[in-house]
Amino acid sequence: MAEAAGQRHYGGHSTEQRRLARRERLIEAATRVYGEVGYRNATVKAVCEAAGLTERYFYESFANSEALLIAAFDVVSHRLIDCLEAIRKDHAGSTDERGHAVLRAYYQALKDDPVGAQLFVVEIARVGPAVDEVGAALLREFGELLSRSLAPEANAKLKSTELVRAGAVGAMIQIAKAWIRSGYARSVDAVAADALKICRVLAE
Amino acid sequence: MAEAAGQRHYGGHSTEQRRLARRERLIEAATRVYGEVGYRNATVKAVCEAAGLTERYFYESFANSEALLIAAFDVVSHRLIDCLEAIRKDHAGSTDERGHAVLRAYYQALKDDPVGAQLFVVEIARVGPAVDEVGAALLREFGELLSRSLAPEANAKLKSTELVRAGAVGAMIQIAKAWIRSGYARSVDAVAADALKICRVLAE
DNA sequence: TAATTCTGACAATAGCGCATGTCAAAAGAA
DNA sequence: TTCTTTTGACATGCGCTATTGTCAGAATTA
Repeated sequence: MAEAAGQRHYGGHSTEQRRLARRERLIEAATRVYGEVGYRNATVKAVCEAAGLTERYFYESFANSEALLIAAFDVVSHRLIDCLEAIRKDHAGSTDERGHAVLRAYYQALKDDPVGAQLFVVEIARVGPAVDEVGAALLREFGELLSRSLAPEANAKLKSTELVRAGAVGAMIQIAKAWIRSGYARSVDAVAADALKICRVLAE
Repeated sequence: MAEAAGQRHYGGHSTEQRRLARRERLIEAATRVYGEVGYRNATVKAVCEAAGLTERYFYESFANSEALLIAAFDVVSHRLIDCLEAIRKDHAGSTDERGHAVLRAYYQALKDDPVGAQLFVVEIARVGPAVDEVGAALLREFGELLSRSLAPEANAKLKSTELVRAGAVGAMIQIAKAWIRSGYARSVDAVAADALKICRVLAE
């Protein structure tokens, strides 16, 4: 019984490589579909079609549609965080300028990718407790990033309390929601400046 | 054909009075059920049972379950706003003290009524575009209330921009979420003080 | 070429919840 | 009392979606 087999290369890729490729295609399609029609209206079928795959491959990589949402959210948000972190690290100016640069990059990213923004800012809140955990953890990361951006000394211990940081992140996101709702009426710089007014509290 | 009739008093109440009474029972039951199991998991059936009514009476007063959520949200939130507005109006101290008093009342209310808080703070975001409109309008009211509370002159023109007010409200709510998630770990005063740090931006 | 593994299209099942309909019994009116 | 309105319990239809299963054909290996 040749069992350990089950391995065959297709298109030059192993079974696992093919599975991961399909997984990525699903995640990519999911961010698009969720951002467009909303998570609650998106069916598994629709996501699979958008990915050019059938439902069978969905259940190959994800237990259910919530798991896919979490995965997609994770990918999108960490891509964003990494980008902001790079900006923070490389910025040479004053803390205030640095804070503005990071916030500006955040809002610019939302404007550049409205679909991802919709997913990141709006849809994620729509799901349920399981996702709230993921979301809360991410917001903490965001808060720490903001705090580092605005703290006078880069490596100093974080000064503000957890709740204040949470508040700053909440403000940032609520501003994003209002801005998105307005159809991106004001300029990125103006929005970032307003957000900075609030986030300066982290510098004290 | 005696048609204009259809009116008969039961228990000393007219048809319309009875209908309104049922409507209120449904709203009251809905705040409870939605707050407990979450809007998405709450079925029409469950709400009706909690109200001691059958589904028929649900559709007598509401087109669908979203309409009930909106109605419930409206009742709960305006009850809260009215309360905060009264505190703001009657407060004699400095603007800073007044701001603290209003915020304190807000968080105290959430702590006193965890079920309503869950509905007000968390569940409302879970629904969909139609409700977002209602939510956004209410958040604006909240922002104006906050702005009035913290503005040096009571009747002065609102100074901060719409986005900054939105941010302040977002911060207030995000702080509430984090606080609720922590199981109300810190004292109401401490939470209000943290929120005030951020909301002071409205006073400038 | 022959055998095996992988793939995509589609069918079938099962479950859930909304919305509406039926019906007998209770409550008031005449 | 007799008739009408209202009520509550229950049932039914309907649509929608997740999830599993089937199967023939394409791709790859030996």
